[in-house]
Amino acid sequence: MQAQTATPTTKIAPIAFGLRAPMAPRTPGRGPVGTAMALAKGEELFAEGDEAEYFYQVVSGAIRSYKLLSDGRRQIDAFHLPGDFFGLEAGAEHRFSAEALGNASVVAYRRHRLGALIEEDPAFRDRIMSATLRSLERAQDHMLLLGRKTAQEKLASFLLDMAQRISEDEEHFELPMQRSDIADHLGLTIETVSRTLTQFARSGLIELLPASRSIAICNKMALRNLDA
Amino acid sequence: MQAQTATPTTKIAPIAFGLRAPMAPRTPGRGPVGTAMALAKGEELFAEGDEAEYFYQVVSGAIRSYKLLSDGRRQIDAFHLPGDFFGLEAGAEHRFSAEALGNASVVAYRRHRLGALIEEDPAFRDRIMSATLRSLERAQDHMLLLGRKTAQEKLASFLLDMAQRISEDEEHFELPMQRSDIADHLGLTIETVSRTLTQFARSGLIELLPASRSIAICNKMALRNLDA
DNA sequence: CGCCGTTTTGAGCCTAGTCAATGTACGTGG
DNA sequence: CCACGTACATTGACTAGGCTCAAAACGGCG
Repeated sequence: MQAQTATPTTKIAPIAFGLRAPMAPRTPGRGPVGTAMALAKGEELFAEGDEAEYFYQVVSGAIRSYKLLSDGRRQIDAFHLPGDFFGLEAGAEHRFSAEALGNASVVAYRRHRLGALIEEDPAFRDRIMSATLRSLERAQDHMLLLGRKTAQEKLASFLLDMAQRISEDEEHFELPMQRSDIADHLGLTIETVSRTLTQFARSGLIELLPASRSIAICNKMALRNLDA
Repeated sequence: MQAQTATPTTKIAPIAFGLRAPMAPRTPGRGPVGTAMALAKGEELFAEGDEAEYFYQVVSGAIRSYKLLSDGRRQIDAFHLPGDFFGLEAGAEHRFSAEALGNASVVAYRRHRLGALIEEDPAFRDRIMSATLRSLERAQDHMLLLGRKTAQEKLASFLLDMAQRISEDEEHFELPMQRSDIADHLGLTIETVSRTLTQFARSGLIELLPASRSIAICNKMALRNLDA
């Protein structure tokens, strides 16, 4: 929107960061020194504890990032969709693991170049900063969901959120993840997810095609009410 | 630590942000244009939906930040202790409410000055960025707790975390919040918090003085094991 | 066609929630 | 000084929402 032309540092007050930046994903291989990568279904980008050498931006497909407890219980803290940044850490190690949900592509940025990128390109810095703040906001909303919502409310929130993020008309869309991913994201079991979805379908709130990754939202109002 | 003297923009590569910054709270009224504020017990700093004119750093005491559902269910997403930043938003509005747990004091920074502060003072920028990333990490850990841990595990995590954050010897400390705050932080009820703590006490894991805000950790190992 | 990964459905159980009462600390005013 | 009120914490009895275990249905694909 504003001038992307230079003449930067002190005068121009480059759109106080904290404003929502546009976030168009860059074409792979271009932009401030990112490297394009293609990922196969289920492929792991990094694991918890790995050295955080890169951070990433999704170009196509979807990524799940998650943590595990010692006995295998899993919490998926976010699904990352095109445009989203993820994997940027305060410390030296990744604090969660990341895998492609299906085939996907991302741009990888070297973390140690971050300081330089930020000096060179205030717009990039603002994008990173607001992306980070937005992740934090999403995390905060999600804590409310995990700590205080019922199974029905969790699924209503989830469906509305996905509709908004991946559907053009916000009514019909294809879920990029399977039931167990949804369960591990919402703090439920796969059985409860399944049962609740069928229950929604029976009540006419949504339509589940038998193929069953596709969702049609029939009664958005009712879902909103459920969402509390 | 490093030069606070100028000569900035392009050359100096000011400690690749993402490194843990020292975070000593500034003396009120000083630092990059912060304003000191004293808060009485229970006093509200801002509410969800308020215009995000300021963001804050705790100097003394403790702050709870939380969200509410329409029917009053509450999720406390964090307790902020001395040194912590909070209340910085990507959008124009605060996305959660914040109140003092007891008497407390904070430094308020004008959000619209943030852009300028960041230009002027790379060290300040790095502190803000790593504080934000650290909040995100805490939020991610907390999502795992909320979504996948049992009541016992939640309380074990909580006690170990508080011990580390507020106790010098990591064994004896006074909780700055009441049971209902703990419950709303861990996604439990006050009764479950109470029952689980007495159960810990009976098993000799902790000691609860009858005055009862004070905790002594007797068997840290056992708590760690419980924590999963 | 038959296998395999995934989803759905069913039956029973358990953890944590609900409702209710009692206990304890503390401050205020008679 | 003590009676009372208020706020917070503990304990108990019962309930229920979501989990576990188990089996069946479905769809894609070799």
